[in-house]
Amino acid sequence: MQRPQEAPSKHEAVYRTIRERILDGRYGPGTRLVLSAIARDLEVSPVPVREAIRRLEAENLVTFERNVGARVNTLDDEAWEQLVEMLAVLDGYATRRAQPLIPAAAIAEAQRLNDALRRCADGPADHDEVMRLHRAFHRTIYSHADNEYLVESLDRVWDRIDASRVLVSSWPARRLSSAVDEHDDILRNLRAGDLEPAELERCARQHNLNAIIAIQGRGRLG
Amino acid sequence: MQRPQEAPSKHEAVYRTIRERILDGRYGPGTRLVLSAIARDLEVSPVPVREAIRRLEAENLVTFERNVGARVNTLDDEAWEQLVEMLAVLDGYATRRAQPLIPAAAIAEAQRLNDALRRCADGPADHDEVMRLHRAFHRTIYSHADNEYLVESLDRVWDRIDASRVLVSSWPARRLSSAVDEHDDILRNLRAGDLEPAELERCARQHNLNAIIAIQGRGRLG
DNA sequence: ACGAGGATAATCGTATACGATTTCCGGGAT
DNA sequence: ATCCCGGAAATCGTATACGATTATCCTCGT
Repeated sequence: MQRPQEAPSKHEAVYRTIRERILDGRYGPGTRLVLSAIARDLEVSPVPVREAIRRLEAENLVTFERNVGARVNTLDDEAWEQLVEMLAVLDGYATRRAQPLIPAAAIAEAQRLNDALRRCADGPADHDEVMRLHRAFHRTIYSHADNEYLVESLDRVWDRIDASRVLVSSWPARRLSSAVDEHDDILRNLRAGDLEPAELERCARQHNLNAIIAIQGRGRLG
Repeated sequence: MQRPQEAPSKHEAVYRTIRERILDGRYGPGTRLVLSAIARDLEVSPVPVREAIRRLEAENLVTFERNVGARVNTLDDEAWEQLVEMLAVLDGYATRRAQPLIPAAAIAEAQRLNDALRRCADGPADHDEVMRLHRAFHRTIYSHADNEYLVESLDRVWDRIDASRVLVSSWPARRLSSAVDEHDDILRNLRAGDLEPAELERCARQHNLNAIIAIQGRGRLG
């Protein structure tokens, strides 16, 4: 049988809609998500909305308080730092594991993204674009690590960072151009393939940790 | 006002009950979770049960198929390997970060757990007990890493491994005694504190990767 | 005996209804 | 003017109801 439309269930549609709105900032951190209001807005009953929000809760994108309701999570400085530290560990390892597998075309694509990022550094500040390019750069690499669960975890961490809308917008001006240089470095090492795997991992990890250091000025991580 | 009982919501109670049953094996891998049956069993309506299962789905403990229902996830060999690889990366880093923070009492507790594990290795096989002790050993250490999100992620990975009921039961006989020795090694390094942090991390990571190598005999990880 | 087709049962998906809890706001006492 | 209290409005939590989809099994034709 030809599946007629493969209509997603309503709860799935609601889930995707809300999630998208959180990630792109329409529902910013702290926004209250009122079940009945969303249900009216999306023209469904409150039941599938509740299911959608439960899933978002389990992904740490929203917090649901009993008899009070859901709101989009806000990351304080400490939580943000911990999240990026986690990102550094996973991305570093994924980069290491991707090295022997990544095709030349993907490295070229990453180079293209980094070049676009460099042009951003010169031109006027466009945080959303920088965010998009930076995330895309890393994903182009780590997606070639042969571990689905690792890749998925990285995607989720990035989702939370996107939702918090904080990473790039609080970078000191010169952090971006340093980051671009570090990216070039990583690409060079990926291409050459003559570096110790452990050293490549250390290099990628440190690049991510630098994002914390740039903001906090503290050096306790490493 | 004194909160009378702080009764958890039904959906929360259902969530905890199902989760517990999955983790301790009463709902083994592949078990179908029928909404109405669970609702009858726990004496609630199907609505809170659906919410509970959505959360479990988002935690990767169950898979929910449209118009078909939920079943407890089964890990094939590849997924299991990827999960343990992830565990190795996170646990290794968490151990490194715990080293300067962990109190002597916690190290002593971990030693006690490892000694109990050694006694298991001599006596008759009791997989559940070995599993419990092994997980407790690692948690005693990594819980002192100063990164809540990292610790939570490790707990979740262990939950999935517990639910899959596969780690210890398929270890070759002598793997356990090697693991016990490696644990001693980690504790020694934690106490001494004279090892390079990076070296401690490598050591803890390798210990976890050895669990994969022991089962698969392949050496592609490292 | 075996496979195709259809009736029947089991189960899911969502809407609606309503009681329970919390939040908000205004009036009265100090 | 300020604080406390009570009631109304908003919102959540869960039960029930029922149509939609899928699975099961029996019957019939070959």
